[in-house]
Amino acid sequence: MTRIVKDPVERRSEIMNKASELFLSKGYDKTTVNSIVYELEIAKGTFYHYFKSKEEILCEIIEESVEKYSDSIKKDLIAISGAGNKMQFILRKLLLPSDSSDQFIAGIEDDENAKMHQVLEKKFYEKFHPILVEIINEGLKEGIFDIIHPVEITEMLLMGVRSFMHIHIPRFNDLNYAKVKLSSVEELFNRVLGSSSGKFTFKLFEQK
Amino acid sequence: MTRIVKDPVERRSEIMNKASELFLSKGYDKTTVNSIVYELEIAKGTFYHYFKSKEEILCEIIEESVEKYSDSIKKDLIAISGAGNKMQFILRKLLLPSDSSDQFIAGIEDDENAKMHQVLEKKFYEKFHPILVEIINEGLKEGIFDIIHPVEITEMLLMGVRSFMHIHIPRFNDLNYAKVKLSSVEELFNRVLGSSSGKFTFKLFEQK
DNA sequence: TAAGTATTGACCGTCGGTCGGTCAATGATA
DNA sequence: TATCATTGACCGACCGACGGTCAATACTTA
Repeated sequence: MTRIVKDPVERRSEIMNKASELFLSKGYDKTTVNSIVYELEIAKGTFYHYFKSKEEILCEIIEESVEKYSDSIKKDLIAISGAGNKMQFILRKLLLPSDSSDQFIAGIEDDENAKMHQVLEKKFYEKFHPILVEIINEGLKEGIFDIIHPVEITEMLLMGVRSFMHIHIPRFNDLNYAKVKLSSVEELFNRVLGSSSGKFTFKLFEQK
Repeated sequence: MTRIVKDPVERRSEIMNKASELFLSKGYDKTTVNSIVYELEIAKGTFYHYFKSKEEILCEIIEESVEKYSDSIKKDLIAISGAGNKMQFILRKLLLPSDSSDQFIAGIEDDENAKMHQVLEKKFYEKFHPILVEIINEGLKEGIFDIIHPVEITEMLLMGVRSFMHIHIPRFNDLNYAKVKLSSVEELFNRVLGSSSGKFTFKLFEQK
Protein backbone atom coordinates (compact mmCIF):
# COMPACT_ATOMS: atom_id res chain seq x y z
CA MET A 1 0.00 0.00 0.00
CA THR A 2 2.38 2.64 -1.18
CA ARG A 3 0.42 5.76 -1.60
CA ILE A 4 1.36 7.90 -4.59
CA VAL A 5 -0.11 11.35 -4.99
CA LYS A 6 -0.08 12.93 -8.40
CA ASP A 7 -1.19 16.13 -10.02
CA PRO A 8 -4.93 15.56 -10.48
CA VAL A 9 -4.78 16.64 -14.11
CA GLU A 10 -2.09 14.10 -14.80
CA ARG A 11 -3.83 11.34 -12.88
CA ARG A 12 -7.04 12.00 -14.70
CA SER A 13 -5.51 11.72 -18.14
CA GLU A 14 -3.53 8.69 -16.99
CA ILE A 15 -6.80 6.96 -16.21
CA MET A 16 -8.36 8.06 -19.48
CA ASN A 17 -5.40 6.81 -21.49
CA LYS A 18 -5.40 3.41 -19.88
CA ALA A 19 -9.16 3.11 -20.27
CA SER A 20 -8.89 4.05 -23.96
CA GLU A 21 -6.25 1.45 -24.48
CA LEU A 22 -8.31 -1.28 -22.86
CA PHE A 23 -11.60 -0.29 -24.49
CA LEU A 24 -9.91 -0.51 -27.87
CA SER A 25 -8.11 -3.77 -27.27
CA LYS A 26 -10.70 -5.75 -25.30
CA GLY A 27 -13.92 -3.85 -25.93
CA TYR A 28 -16.02 -1.80 -23.56
CA ASP A 29 -18.07 -4.55 -21.94
CA LYS A 30 -15.11 -6.82 -21.37
CA THR A 31 -12.99 -4.09 -19.85
CA THR A 32 -13.71 -4.00 -16.12
CA VAL A 33 -13.12 -1.03 -13.88
CA ASN A 34 -11.08 -3.40 -11.76
CA SER A 35 -8.72 -4.14 -14.63
CA ILE A 36 -8.18 -0.44 -15.36
CA VAL A 37 -7.44 0.18 -11.71
CA TYR A 38 -5.24 -2.89 -11.39
CA GLU A 39 -3.01 -1.96 -14.31
CA LEU A 40 -2.55 1.58 -13.05
CA GLU A 41 -1.88 0.31 -9.54
CA ILE A 42 -4.44 2.62 -8.03
CA ALA A 43 -7.43 1.92 -5.84
CA LYS A 44 -10.92 1.65 -7.16
CA GLY A 45 -11.95 4.63 -5.11
CA THR A 46 -9.46 6.74 -7.02
CA PHE A 47 -11.15 5.88 -10.28
CA TYR A 48 -14.50 6.91 -8.87
CA HIS A 49 -12.97 10.06 -7.45
CA TYR A 50 -12.35 11.22 -11.02
CA PHE A 51 -15.23 9.65 -12.92
CA LYS A 52 -18.72 9.06 -11.68
CA SER A 53 -19.26 5.89 -13.71
CA LYS A 54 -17.75 3.60 -16.29
CA GLU A 55 -20.11 5.04 -18.88
CA GLU A 56 -18.99 8.58 -18.10
CA ILE A 57 -15.36 7.85 -18.86
CA LEU A 58 -16.39 6.21 -22.12
CA CYS A 59 -18.29 9.32 -23.15
CA GLU A 60 -15.41 11.60 -22.24
CA ILE A 61 -12.90 9.51 -24.13
CA ILE A 62 -15.02 9.49 -27.24
CA GLU A 63 -15.95 13.15 -26.97
CA GLU A 64 -12.29 14.07 -26.76
CA SER A 65 -11.33 11.72 -29.56
CA VAL A 66 -13.97 12.85 -32.01
CA GLU A 67 -13.41 16.49 -31.18
CA LYS A 68 -9.68 16.23 -31.80
CA TYR A 69 -10.36 14.50 -35.09
CA SER A 70 -12.94 16.99 -36.31
CA ASP A 71 -10.82 19.93 -35.22
CA SER A 72 -7.88 18.73 -37.27
CA ILE A 73 -10.12 18.31 -40.29
CA LYS A 74 -11.65 21.73 -39.79
CA LYS A 75 -8.19 23.23 -39.74
CA ASP A 76 -7.27 21.51 -43.00
CA LEU A 77 -10.50 22.65 -44.61
CA ILE A 78 -9.64 26.30 -44.15
CA ALA A 79 -6.76 25.93 -46.57
CA ILE A 80 -8.95 24.40 -49.25
CA SER A 81 -10.83 26.61 -51.66
CA GLY A 82 -14.15 25.75 -53.19
CA ALA A 83 -16.96 23.67 -51.78
CA GLY A 84 -16.32 20.92 -54.29
CA ASN A 85 -12.76 20.44 -53.20
CA LYS A 86 -13.74 20.66 -49.56
CA MET A 87 -16.37 18.02 -49.98
CA GLN A 88 -13.97 15.76 -51.80
CA PHE A 89 -11.37 16.22 -49.08
CA ILE A 90 -13.73 15.42 -46.25
CA LEU A 91 -15.14 12.37 -48.00
CA ARG A 92 -11.65 10.98 -48.41
CA LYS A 93 -10.93 11.63 -44.78
CA LEU A 94 -14.09 9.89 -43.69
CA LEU A 95 -13.61 6.89 -45.92
CA LEU A 96 -9.91 6.28 -45.74
CA PRO A 97 -8.74 5.64 -42.19
CA SER A 98 -5.31 6.92 -43.18
CA ASP A 99 -3.21 8.76 -40.69
CA SER A 100 -5.67 8.17 -37.90
CA SER A 101 -3.94 8.94 -34.68
CA ASP A 102 -7.46 8.36 -33.51
CA GLN A 103 -8.20 4.70 -33.64
CA PHE A 104 -11.75 5.12 -32.42
CA ILE A 105 -12.85 6.74 -35.64
CA ALA A 106 -11.58 4.06 -37.97
CA GLY A 107 -13.71 1.47 -36.37
CA ILE A 108 -14.14 -0.92 -33.55
CA GLU A 109 -15.37 -4.45 -33.52
CA ASP A 110 -19.10 -4.04 -33.40
CA ASP A 111 -20.23 -7.08 -31.48
CA GLU A 112 -19.80 -6.76 -27.75
CA ASN A 113 -19.24 -3.06 -28.26
CA ALA A 114 -22.76 -1.89 -28.81
CA LYS A 115 -22.54 0.84 -26.21
CA MET A 116 -19.22 2.15 -27.52
CA HIS A 117 -20.48 2.15 -31.07
CA GLN A 118 -23.63 3.99 -30.08
CA VAL A 119 -21.80 6.73 -28.22
CA LEU A 120 -19.24 7.10 -30.99
CA GLU A 121 -21.76 7.43 -33.80
CA LYS A 122 -23.79 9.97 -31.89
CA LYS A 123 -20.78 12.20 -31.20
CA PHE A 124 -19.57 11.70 -34.73
CA TYR A 125 -22.86 12.84 -36.11
CA GLU A 126 -22.96 15.88 -33.82
CA LYS A 127 -19.51 17.04 -34.87
CA PHE A 128 -19.59 16.31 -38.59
CA HIS A 129 -23.12 17.08 -39.62
CA PRO A 130 -22.71 20.86 -39.21
CA ILE A 131 -19.43 20.77 -41.11
CA LEU A 132 -20.97 19.00 -44.07
CA VAL A 133 -24.01 21.24 -44.11
CA GLU A 134 -21.81 24.30 -44.18
CA ILE A 135 -19.84 22.97 -47.12
CA ILE A 136 -23.01 22.20 -48.99
CA ASN A 137 -24.40 25.64 -48.37
CA GLU A 138 -21.18 27.08 -49.67
CA GLY A 139 -21.54 24.94 -52.77
CA LEU A 140 -25.08 26.14 -53.25
CA LYS A 141 -23.90 29.73 -53.24
CA GLU A 142 -21.21 28.85 -55.72
CA GLY A 143 -23.82 27.23 -57.88
CA ILE A 144 -22.01 23.93 -58.17
CA PHE A 145 -24.40 21.97 -55.96
CA ASP A 146 -28.11 21.66 -56.39
CA ILE A 147 -30.15 20.34 -53.55
CA ILE A 148 -33.36 21.30 -51.81
CA HIS A 149 -33.02 19.76 -48.33
CA PRO A 150 -29.33 19.91 -47.50
CA VAL A 151 -29.74 19.44 -43.75
CA GLU A 152 -31.85 16.33 -43.90
CA ILE A 153 -30.11 14.72 -46.82
CA THR A 154 -26.75 15.25 -45.17
CA GLU A 155 -28.07 13.44 -42.11
CA MET A 156 -28.98 10.43 -44.18
CA LEU A 157 -25.81 10.43 -46.22
CA LEU A 158 -23.54 10.82 -43.24
CA MET A 159 -25.06 7.98 -41.29
CA GLY A 160 -25.36 5.86 -44.40
CA VAL A 161 -21.72 6.28 -45.25
CA ARG A 162 -20.70 5.49 -41.66
CA SER A 163 -22.61 2.21 -41.74
CA PHE A 164 -21.11 1.47 -45.11
CA MET A 165 -17.65 2.01 -43.70
CA HIS A 166 -18.24 -0.29 -40.78
CA ILE A 167 -19.32 -3.03 -43.14
CA HIS A 168 -16.60 -2.70 -45.73
CA ILE A 169 -13.47 -1.02 -44.43
CA PRO A 170 -12.09 -4.20 -42.86
CA ARG A 171 -11.70 -5.49 -46.44
CA PHE A 172 -10.18 -2.37 -47.93
CA ASN A 173 -6.75 -3.91 -48.17
CA ASP A 174 -8.16 -5.67 -51.24
CA LEU A 175 -7.67 -2.84 -53.70
CA ASN A 176 -10.27 -3.96 -56.21
CA TYR A 177 -12.81 -4.31 -53.47
CA ALA A 178 -12.02 -0.86 -52.15
CA LYS A 179 -12.25 0.62 -55.63
CA VAL A 180 -15.78 -0.65 -56.22
CA LYS A 181 -16.94 0.54 -52.82
CA LEU A 182 -15.43 3.98 -53.21
CA SER A 183 -16.87 4.33 -56.69
CA SER A 184 -20.26 3.69 -55.17
CA VAL A 185 -19.80 6.54 -52.76
CA GLU A 186 -18.70 8.73 -55.63
CA GLU A 187 -21.81 7.84 -57.56
CA LEU A 188 -24.04 8.52 -54.57
CA PHE A 189 -22.61 11.94 -53.82
CA ASN A 190 -22.38 13.05 -57.41
CA ARG A 191 -26.02 12.29 -57.91
CA VAL A 192 -27.33 13.64 -54.67
CA LEU A 193 -25.46 16.91 -54.73
CA GLY A 194 -26.52 17.52 -58.25
CA SER A 195 -22.95 17.66 -59.37
CA SER A 196 -23.69 15.17 -62.10
CA SER A 197 -25.06 18.19 -63.92
CA GLY A 198 -21.43 18.67 -64.78
CA LYS A 199 -20.56 21.50 -62.47
CA PHE A 200 -18.48 19.24 -60.29
CA THR A 201 -17.54 15.59 -60.14
CA PHE A 202 -16.12 13.80 -57.16
CA LYS A 203 -13.14 11.58 -57.52
CA LEU A 204 -12.23 9.71 -54.41
CA PHE A 205 -9.17 8.19 -56.06
CA GLU A 206 -6.32 10.20 -57.42
CA GLN A 207 -6.20 9.89 -61.18
CA LYS A 208 -3.38 7.85 -62.57
CA MET B 1 -43.44 -24.28 -5.07
CA THR B 2 -46.22 -25.63 -7.22
CA ARG B 3 -44.72 -27.35 -10.18
CA ILE B 4 -46.59 -26.71 -13.40
CA VAL B 5 -45.63 -28.59 -16.52
CA LYS B 6 -46.63 -27.19 -19.86
CA ASP B 7 -46.26 -28.02 -23.52
CA PRO B 8 -42.68 -26.97 -24.23
CA VAL B 9 -43.71 -25.04 -27.32
CA GLU B 10 -46.21 -23.07 -25.30
CA ARG B 11 -43.81 -22.45 -22.44
CA ARG B 12 -41.16 -21.27 -24.80
CA SER B 13 -43.35 -18.71 -26.48
CA GLU B 14 -44.72 -17.70 -23.09
CA ILE B 15 -41.20 -16.78 -22.04
CA MET B 16 -40.50 -15.00 -25.33
CA ASN B 17 -43.70 -12.98 -25.07
CA LYS B 18 -43.00 -11.85 -21.55
CA ALA B 19 -39.41 -11.00 -22.41
CA SER B 20 -40.57 -8.97 -25.43
CA GLU B 21 -43.00 -7.08 -23.28
CA LEU B 22 -40.37 -6.23 -20.69
CA PHE B 23 -37.64 -5.39 -23.20
CA LEU B 24 -40.00 -2.93 -24.87
CA SER B 25 -41.30 -1.34 -21.71
CA LYS B 26 -38.18 -1.19 -19.56
CA GLY B 27 -35.38 -1.69 -22.06
CA TYR B 28 -33.01 -4.60 -22.48
CA ASP B 29 -30.40 -3.68 -19.90
CA LYS B 30 -32.93 -2.86 -17.22
CA THR B 31 -34.88 -6.05 -17.73
CA THR B 32 -33.38 -8.76 -15.54
CA VAL B 33 -33.74 -12.46 -16.13
CA ASN B 34 -35.01 -12.61 -12.56
CA SER B 35 -37.86 -10.25 -13.38
CA ILE B 36 -38.92 -12.29 -16.41
CA VAL B 37 -38.87 -15.43 -14.34
CA TYR B 38 -40.65 -13.80 -11.40
CA GLU B 39 -43.55 -12.54 -13.48
CA LEU B 40 -44.04 -15.89 -15.15
CA GLU B 41 -43.77 -17.69 -11.81
CA ILE B 42 -41.20 -20.09 -13.08
CA ALA B 43 -37.74 -20.94 -11.82
CA LYS B 44 -34.62 -19.43 -13.24
CA GLY B 45 -33.49 -22.86 -14.31
CA THR B 46 -36.53 -23.13 -16.53
CA PHE B 47 -35.54 -20.00 -18.38
CA TYR B 48 -32.06 -21.37 -18.97
CA HIS B 49 -33.53 -24.71 -20.01
CA TYR B 50 -35.05 -22.93 -23.03
CA PHE B 51 -32.51 -20.20 -23.74
CA LYS B 52 -28.80 -20.34 -23.29
CA SER B 53 -28.42 -16.67 -22.42
CA LYS B 54 -30.24 -13.37 -22.08
CA GLU B 55 -28.70 -12.25 -25.35
CA GLU B 56 -29.95 -15.33 -27.15
CA ILE B 57 -33.56 -14.63 -26.30
CA LEU B 58 -33.12 -11.04 -27.47
CA CYS B 59 -31.79 -12.25 -30.82
CA GLU B 60 -34.60 -14.72 -31.26
CA ILE B 61 -37.26 -12.17 -30.42
CA ILE B 62 -35.89 -9.67 -32.89
CA GLU B 63 -35.26 -12.26 -35.58
CA GLU B 64 -38.87 -13.38 -35.32
CA SER B 65 -40.16 -9.85 -35.23
CA VAL B 66 -38.22 -8.59 -38.23
CA GLU B 67 -38.96 -11.72 -40.21
CA LYS B 68 -42.68 -11.43 -39.60
CA TYR B 69 -42.57 -7.81 -40.66
CA SER B 70 -40.55 -8.38 -43.81
CA ASP B 71 -42.66 -11.36 -44.80
CA SER B 72 -45.82 -9.34 -44.62
CA ILE B 73 -44.28 -6.65 -46.78
CA LYS B 74 -43.01 -9.20 -49.28
CA LYS B 75 -46.51 -10.58 -49.57
CA ASP B 76 -47.94 -7.14 -50.27
CA LEU B 77 -45.25 -6.43 -52.84
CA ILE B 78 -46.34 -9.33 -55.01
CA ALA B 79 -49.64 -7.60 -55.69
CA ILE B 80 -47.96 -4.38 -56.79
CA SER B 81 -46.86 -3.95 -60.37
CA GLY B 82 -43.90 -1.92 -61.46
CA ALA B 83 -40.67 -1.26 -59.65
CA GLY B 84 -41.56 2.38 -59.13
CA ASN B 85 -44.75 1.55 -57.29
CA LYS B 86 -43.01 -1.15 -55.32
CA MET B 87 -40.29 1.22 -54.22
CA GLN B 88 -42.80 3.83 -53.23
CA PHE B 89 -44.77 1.29 -51.25
CA ILE B 90 -41.79 -0.01 -49.35
CA LEU B 91 -40.51 3.47 -48.55
CA ARG B 92 -43.83 4.37 -47.05
CA LYS B 93 -43.81 1.22 -44.99
CA LEU B 94 -40.34 1.90 -43.73
CA LEU B 95 -40.98 5.52 -42.88
CA LEU B 96 -44.50 5.44 -41.52
CA PRO B 97 -44.82 3.22 -38.46
CA SER B 98 -48.48 2.73 -39.32
CA ASP B 99 -50.18 -0.54 -38.54
CA SER B 100 -47.11 -1.95 -36.88
CA SER B 101 -48.16 -4.95 -34.92
CA ASP B 102 -44.43 -5.11 -34.50
CA GLN B 103 -43.39 -2.44 -32.09
CA PHE B 104 -39.75 -3.27 -32.37
CA ILE B 105 -39.54 -1.93 -35.89
CA ALA B 106 -41.02 1.47 -35.17
CA GLY B 107 -38.35 2.25 -32.72
CA ILE B 108 -37.09 1.88 -29.26
CA GLU B 109 -35.53 4.37 -26.93
CA ASP B 110 -31.93 4.36 -27.97
CA ASP B 111 -30.12 5.14 -24.75
CA GLU B 112 -29.74 2.18 -22.46
CA ASN B 113 -30.80 0.00 -25.36
CA ALA B 114 -27.61 -0.07 -27.34
CA LYS B 115 -27.53 -3.84 -27.60
CA MET B 116 -31.15 -4.09 -28.67
CA HIS B 117 -30.70 -1.40 -31.26
CA GLN B 118 -27.59 -3.06 -32.65
CA VAL B 119 -29.23 -6.45 -33.02
CA LEU B 120 -32.35 -4.92 -34.54
CA GLU B 121 -30.53 -2.87 -37.16
CA LYS B 122 -28.40 -5.80 -38.21
CA LYS B 123 -31.38 -8.08 -38.72
CA PHE B 124 -33.28 -5.30 -40.38
CA TYR B 125 -30.49 -4.77 -42.85
CA GLU B 126 -30.18 -8.48 -43.58
CA LYS B 127 -33.88 -8.83 -44.37
CA PHE B 128 -34.52 -5.63 -46.26
CA HIS B 129 -31.40 -5.07 -48.28
CA PRO B 130 -32.06 -7.95 -50.67
CA ILE B 131 -35.66 -6.83 -51.14
CA LEU B 132 -34.62 -3.33 -52.10
CA VAL B 133 -31.91 -4.54 -54.42
CA GLU B 134 -34.38 -6.76 -56.23
CA ILE B 135 -36.78 -3.90 -56.75
CA ILE B 136 -34.03 -1.70 -58.08
CA ASN B 137 -32.87 -4.37 -60.50
CA GLU B 138 -36.45 -4.71 -61.68
CA GLY B 139 -36.56 -0.97 -62.23
CA LEU B 140 -33.33 -1.08 -64.18
CA LYS B 141 -34.83 -3.64 -66.53
CA GLU B 142 -37.91 -1.51 -66.91
CA GLY B 143 -35.70 1.42 -67.72
CA ILE B 144 -37.18 3.71 -65.10
CA PHE B 145 -34.18 3.65 -62.76
CA ASP B 146 -30.66 4.51 -63.65
CA ILE B 147 -27.93 3.55 -61.25
CA ILE B 148 -24.52 1.94 -61.53
CA HIS B 149 -23.92 0.43 -58.08
CA PRO B 150 -27.35 -0.63 -56.83
CA VAL B 151 -26.09 -3.03 -54.15
CA GLU B 152 -23.76 -0.59 -52.44
CA ILE B 153 -25.94 2.45 -52.78
CA THR B 154 -28.89 0.57 -51.37
CA GLU B 155 -26.77 -0.30 -48.35
CA MET B 156 -26.03 3.32 -47.69
CA LEU B 157 -29.55 4.51 -48.32
CA LEU B 158 -31.15 1.86 -46.17
CA MET B 159 -28.97 2.51 -43.17
CA GLY B 160 -29.15 6.24 -43.71
CA VAL B 161 -32.91 6.23 -43.78
CA ARG B 162 -33.06 4.06 -40.67
CA SER B 163 -30.90 6.51 -38.74
CA PHE B 164 -33.02 9.32 -40.05
CA MET B 165 -36.12 7.59 -38.78
CA HIS B 166 -34.71 7.08 -35.34
CA ILE B 167 -33.89 10.76 -35.10
CA HIS B 168 -37.13 12.16 -36.44
CA ILE B 169 -40.04 9.76 -36.14
CA PRO B 170 -40.73 10.63 -32.51
CA ARG B 171 -41.77 14.08 -33.78
CA PHE B 172 -43.86 12.91 -36.70
CA ASN B 173 -47.11 13.79 -34.98
CA ASP B 174 -46.26 17.35 -36.01
CA LEU B 175 -47.53 17.17 -39.57
CA ASN B 176 -45.46 20.02 -40.95
CA TYR B 177 -42.37 18.51 -39.46
CA ALA B 178 -43.15 15.14 -40.95
CA LYS B 179 -43.83 16.69 -44.33
CA VAL B 180 -40.41 18.32 -44.57
CA LYS B 181 -38.66 15.16 -43.49
CA LEU B 182 -40.54 12.96 -45.90
CA SER B 183 -39.95 15.41 -48.74
CA SER B 184 -36.26 15.06 -48.03
CA VAL B 185 -36.44 11.33 -48.44
CA GLU B 186 -38.36 11.83 -51.65
CA GLU B 187 -35.66 14.13 -52.94
CA LEU B 188 -32.93 11.72 -51.98
CA PHE B 189 -34.47 8.71 -53.67
CA ASN B 190 -35.59 10.57 -56.76
CA ARG B 191 -32.09 11.77 -57.32
CA VAL B 192 -30.26 8.63 -56.49
CA LEU B 193 -32.40 6.29 -58.51
CA GLY B 194 -32.18 8.56 -61.49
CA SER B 195 -35.90 8.91 -61.52
CA SER B 196 -35.52 12.68 -61.63
CA SER B 197 -34.92 12.11 -65.30
CA GLY B 198 -38.66 12.09 -65.41
CA LYS B 199 -39.29 8.38 -65.80
CA PHE B 200 -40.61 8.08 -62.27
CA THR B 201 -41.16 10.37 -59.32
CA PHE B 202 -41.71 9.26 -55.76
CA LYS B 203 -44.46 10.75 -53.73
CA LEU B 204 -44.47 9.65 -50.13
CA PHE B 205 -47.63 11.60 -49.41
CA GLU B 206 -50.91 10.98 -51.12
CA GLN B 207 -51.82 13.91 -53.30
CA LYS B 208 -54.68 16.01 -52.00
C1' DT C 1 -2.19 22.85 13.05
C1' DA C 2 -6.49 22.93 10.78
C1' DA C 3 -8.84 22.42 6.45
C1' DG C 4 -9.27 20.37 2.28
C1' DT C 5 -8.48 16.80 -0.91
C1' DA C 6 -6.30 12.75 -3.14
C1' DT C 7 -6.13 8.04 -2.08
C1' DT C 8 -7.21 3.61 -0.13
C1' DG C 9 -9.52 -1.02 -0.10
C1' DA C 10 -12.96 -3.59 2.39
C1' DC C 11 -17.48 -3.96 1.49
C1' DC C 12 -22.17 -4.01 -0.83
C1' DG C 13 -26.16 -5.29 -3.78
C1' DT C 14 -27.29 -7.11 -8.11
C1' DC C 15 -26.66 -9.36 -12.07
C1' DG C 16 -26.30 -13.33 -15.48
C1' DG C 17 -25.52 -17.86 -15.21
C1' DT C 18 -24.79 -22.91 -13.07
C1' DC C 19 -25.76 -27.28 -11.31
C1' DG C 20 -27.25 -31.20 -8.64
C1' DG C 21 -31.32 -32.88 -8.19
C1' DT C 22 -36.84 -33.68 -8.32
C1' DC C 23 -40.80 -35.42 -10.44
C1' DA C 24 -44.29 -36.84 -13.74
C1' DA C 25 -45.17 -38.82 -18.15
C1' DT C 26 -43.90 -42.39 -21.35
C1' DG C 27 -43.21 -46.80 -23.11
C1' DA C 28 -40.81 -51.20 -23.03
C1' DT C 29 -40.78 -55.64 -20.42
C1' DA C 30 -42.58 -59.63 -18.14
C1' DT D 1 -51.70 -55.30 -15.61
C1' DA D 2 -47.91 -54.33 -12.67
C1' DT D 3 -43.08 -52.90 -12.72
C1' DC D 4 -39.29 -50.29 -13.83
C1' DA D 5 -35.89 -47.56 -16.72
C1' DT D 6 -35.64 -43.43 -19.33
C1' DT D 7 -36.53 -38.88 -20.56
C1' DG D 8 -36.64 -34.00 -20.12
C1' DA D 9 -39.34 -30.15 -18.03
C1' DC D 10 -38.71 -27.89 -13.95
C1' DC D 11 -36.70 -26.24 -9.57
C1' DG D 12 -34.01 -22.83 -6.64
C1' DA D 13 -29.90 -22.40 -3.74
C1' DC D 14 -25.77 -21.03 -5.01
C1' DC D 15 -21.73 -18.78 -7.48
C1' DG D 16 -18.34 -15.45 -9.25
C1' DA D 17 -17.95 -11.13 -11.26
C1' DC D 18 -19.37 -6.77 -11.85
C1' DG D 19 -20.14 -1.63 -11.02
C1' DG D 20 -20.29 1.20 -7.41
C1' DT D 21 -19.89 3.16 -2.18
C1' DC D 22 -17.86 5.09 1.84
C1' DA D 23 -15.45 5.81 6.09
C1' DA D 24 -10.80 5.97 7.19
C1' DT D 25 -6.35 7.75 6.11
C1' DA D 26 -2.34 10.19 4.34
C1' DC D 27 -0.70 14.10 2.06
C1' DT D 28 -0.64 19.18 0.80
C1' DT D 29 -1.21 23.75 1.72
C1' DA D 30 -2.45 27.97 4.09
